[in-house]
Amino acid sequence: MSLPAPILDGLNPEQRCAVEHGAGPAPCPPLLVIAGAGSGKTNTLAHRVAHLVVGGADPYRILLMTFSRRAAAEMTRRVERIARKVLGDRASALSGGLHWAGTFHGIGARLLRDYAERIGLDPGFTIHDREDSADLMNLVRHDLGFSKADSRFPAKATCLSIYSRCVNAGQPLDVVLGANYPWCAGWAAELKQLFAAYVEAKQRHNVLDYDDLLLYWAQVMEEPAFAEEIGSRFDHVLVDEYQDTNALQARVLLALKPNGVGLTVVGDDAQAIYSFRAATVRNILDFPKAFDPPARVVTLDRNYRSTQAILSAANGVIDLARERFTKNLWTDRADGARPLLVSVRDETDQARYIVERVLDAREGGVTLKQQAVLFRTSSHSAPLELELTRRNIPFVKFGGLKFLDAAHVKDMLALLRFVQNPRDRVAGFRVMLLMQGVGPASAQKALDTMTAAADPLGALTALPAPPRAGADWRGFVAAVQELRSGDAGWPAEIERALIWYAPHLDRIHEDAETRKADLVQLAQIASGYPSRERFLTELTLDPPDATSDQAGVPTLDDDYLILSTIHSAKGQEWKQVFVLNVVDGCMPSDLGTGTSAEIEEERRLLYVAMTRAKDDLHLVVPQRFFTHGQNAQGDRHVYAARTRFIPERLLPLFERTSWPRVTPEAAAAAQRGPRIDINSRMRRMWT
DNA sequence: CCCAATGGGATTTTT
DNA sequence: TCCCATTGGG
Repeated sequence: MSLPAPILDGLNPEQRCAVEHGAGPAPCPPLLVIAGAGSGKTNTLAHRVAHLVVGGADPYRILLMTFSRRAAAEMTRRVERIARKVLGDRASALSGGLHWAGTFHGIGARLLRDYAERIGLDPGFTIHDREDSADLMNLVRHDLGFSKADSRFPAKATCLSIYSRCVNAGQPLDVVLGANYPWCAGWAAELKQLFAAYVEAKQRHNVLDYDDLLLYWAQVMEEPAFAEEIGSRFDHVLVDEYQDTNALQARVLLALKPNGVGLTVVGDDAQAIYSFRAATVRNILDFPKAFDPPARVVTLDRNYRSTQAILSAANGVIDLARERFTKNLWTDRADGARPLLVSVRDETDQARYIVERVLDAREGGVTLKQQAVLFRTSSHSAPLELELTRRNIPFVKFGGLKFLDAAHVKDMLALLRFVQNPRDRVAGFRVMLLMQGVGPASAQKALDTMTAAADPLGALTALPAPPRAGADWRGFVAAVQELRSGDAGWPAEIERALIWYAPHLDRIHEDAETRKADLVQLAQIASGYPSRERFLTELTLDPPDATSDQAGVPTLDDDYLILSTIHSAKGQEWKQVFVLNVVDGCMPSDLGTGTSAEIEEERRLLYVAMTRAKDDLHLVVPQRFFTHGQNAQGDRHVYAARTRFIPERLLPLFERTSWPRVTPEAAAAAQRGPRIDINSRMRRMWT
């Protein structure tokens, strides 16, 4: 059985090709789908999965790897909807959604817990996020004496980035240092020593970092018996956003399906924007010839999202790239105005311009949710956030600082993680330092004793309280024991943890009350997970990625404007899109413009931003930037130039305007009439 | 051994 | 501006 004609008829011939590829009883050969922006990629992939399921594939034996869990959830929903249309009640096999859908890291974590015993891993391992990993790196760096004042040893985050790139790109340290961190090349020997110690520390503490989830998985797959066993759990493996995977992920994938049978990967090299994470476009380019016969390639270049005017401009930008592999996008939406290239005086005017246009559009029937503001760097939206708050316009921001980064949330999570895995030193350290009278030395000593003991928690109980932390310490030990016993049950145990934490929160933070609201929200999130372990794992791998001006994310039926980094906007679309700071120094960011490869990635970033727009696109170019690091009265500023990605010869593709529109009459009127000095009146009120 | 104050330095994008 | 490391008083 396959998808019935009415459903397939909704697809264009190329999409249909991708959906129906390999149908029938014979083994399904590998498939690569090159899917341009807005070409119905998600829809096609969903139809393909539905087609497989309807054709008899076991949903429990389909592995779908996406870039984020949000994408995975969206995909499962669509697959379910299509399958239900065809199968009706018989779609109940899918009622639990796709069983194996998630990110590479998430799937890795699940498999590693499954196989933990057999590969010598304590199944109670906890997962360190980026910041925890950096903290551990710092600890080790300190132990090795590399943090001495006279030596400018790389910062903890830099060390971690170097380590991470070695692992993800599968390259030796000196290659990575030479190509990506030339200023650290003199430290090669020390870094090697540091990384060795870091790996040992992770094992002692029973923790894995993000990279380990892939690295351990890849290592397991090196063992033929395991590779065979794990590979044969899945009949079909589908990977979305393949251009943003790295060498390590490709290794895992090819080990799962060495002959490519049952393998489908989808991606677009023009949208590769994650090379800072060691993603390489080689994965997608080399995919076909990794197999014999080579994988089938299907290209989707018809765009269903944007007007031709927007596409022409976006094509113009990407055409100037040094290498191009895919074709230009086309559409039959011939209507629409050229994208606007708007010149404004500074970031304040930029914010005002956007607010005005957003409200105009809403008057015209476009809801806030159908509009988005995109930017290269999270901090670029600060002036806009201010203006939106001032004008009472609700918004939700994706990317940048996260809910989980707030100190009080991390404190709570550290406590839970310490309970889950008493050998997790970073967590233990953080929690212990919350108590008055407990400093680095006492915590160090307690944790050393625990690490050495066979029963860490028993050792903790037996430990004498640090001299100046008597009652606090005993309360802490009691809380840990109670939580560990699991008597309260999940998620009630969050309340128990809060009872211990609340007094510390009150003492440490002035604004304890606002922060408590966050913790209530944390409890809310916790109730969505079946256990402490699942909560911790999935929260680390998939943190809630939005922050908003209100406490918590607004409910679904509220209307709000979307603010997002370009990276977080991947795969999404809006009717009206604004791109902030389309100037050299922001796009490309002047931080990462060392090599031409980095510049090319910045160009693709602008391309990704532009292709999010369906009807209206505004690229805003502030003429003037106030520099940071000065007081509020300071007016040190720099003049910025339009981004180099839109040179003179592309200008005909855009409509150029400036804002505010100042008519000569209005300018003259502003100069006439009486004047008063309100400020001095205000000051006199108090004298 | 703990903690608050002081001074110097850095500063993207995310699983 | 915020984050880190050091320092000196308890």
